[in-house]
Amino acid sequence: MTQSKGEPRIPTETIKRLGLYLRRLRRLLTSSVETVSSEEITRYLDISSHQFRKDLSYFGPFGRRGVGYKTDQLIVQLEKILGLDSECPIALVGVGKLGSAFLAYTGFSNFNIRIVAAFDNDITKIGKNWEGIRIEDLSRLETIVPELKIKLAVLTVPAEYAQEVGIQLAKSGVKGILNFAPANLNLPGEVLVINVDMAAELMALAYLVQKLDR
Amino acid sequence: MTQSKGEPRIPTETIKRLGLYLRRLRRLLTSSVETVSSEEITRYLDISSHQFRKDLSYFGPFGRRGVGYKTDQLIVQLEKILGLDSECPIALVGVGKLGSAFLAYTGFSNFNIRIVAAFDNDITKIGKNWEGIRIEDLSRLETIVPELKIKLAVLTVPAEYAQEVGIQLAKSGVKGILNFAPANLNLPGEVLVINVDMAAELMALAYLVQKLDR
DNA sequence: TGATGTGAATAACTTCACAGCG
DNA sequence: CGCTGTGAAGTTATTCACATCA
Repeated sequence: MTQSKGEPRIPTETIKRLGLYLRRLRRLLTSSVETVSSEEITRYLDISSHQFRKDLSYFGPFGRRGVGYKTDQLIVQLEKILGLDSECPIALVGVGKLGSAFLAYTGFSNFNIRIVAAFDNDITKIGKNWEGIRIEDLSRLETIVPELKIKLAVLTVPAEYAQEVGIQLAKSGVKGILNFAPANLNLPGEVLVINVDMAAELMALAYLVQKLDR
Repeated sequence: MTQSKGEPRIPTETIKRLGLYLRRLRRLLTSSVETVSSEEITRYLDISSHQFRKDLSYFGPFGRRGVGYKTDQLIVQLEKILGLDSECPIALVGVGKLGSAFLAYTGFSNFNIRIVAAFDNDITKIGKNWEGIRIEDLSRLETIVPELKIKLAVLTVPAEYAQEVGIQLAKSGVKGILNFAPANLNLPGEVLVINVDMAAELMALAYLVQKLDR
């Protein structure tokens, strides 16, 4: 995929950091901090203030030189950039242990991200309410997802079902999938997949730690 | 931190990919594939064969030119590199929904990674068995972890406890932490932290998807 | 001949240094 | 004067091209 010359390419890592900034800013706002410097925002984030300012610079100038940033304004701007200024409905597929953890997770609600539909193929779960969400039959996915205009999904099914469900999601108009199954999705069209591979992360950690003490 | 001139620096991304290769190779071995090419290994992985060979090259030559790699041998080599040739005991702290999902996750067992201790501060959980692991009182962490010589931990506690528990883990000799709490850990000594931030991933996905359709 | 292994070229990302501006 | 914003420099990672060897 080529890039037209005028547009500045924005690192994916930058995008991920925007979320961290947003969370931090919310906390600062809760503490009634009305104006912040790049130093202050990044203080507990393991990110340099340089990096923060560089990240923002891809989207435009937001601060006042010599002063800093207005906390509430910057929050609004970041939300807009991330597309979280209006509520973002998401679907969850696979209500096993990990899926349940997701349903219960409160960390999204602050960010206009809400799970509005959950699916499973386990008859004993279908029709029940978990965390206020009714579990639907997987076979109804292709009806419900377009109806609710859902564009994002979290995939927490066993690896062997991941591809199949991925296809169903793609057919239903989903454009982005956060995939927790240790399986690679091969999907038609412009569907973006972010893989979170917990085993791979642990293995990497094992290596890095082992290397520390030579 | 400077690097002595002779050693080749190994990208962290390379390390994470080693785990993916290992999983794929196991699957191939299960399918009785005895010899594989770099093409075949990376086929469903969204990784180029170039990348695979480059990744391996940091650690030495493992294949036969014109032929490929012996599946079983390469598995052994990768395990050795990752430090997973002997069993790697890990501790889990925080047996909430996400922690429980981890305990139940079978994806590690193939990789010599095993959760051997779980901790929580919820009296109703302590002493009970979950997935064959006895839940211990958080206050016993600093006794049990050194006893079992545990070097890696998974942190699935609420954000407000993360720092505190991180300190306890560091004191107990843990050298690497896979942190799921949306909080930054500030730890003494040489403790490596890998953060998995599910909300940040979702936010990044929201951005990327929104950008697709201009 | 066929697939690996790797230096060199390219691309991507981060850090720096300082100009710009309130 | 202080902190932001950003081009440029530096670093890190990926892709390429081909020498290499069974």
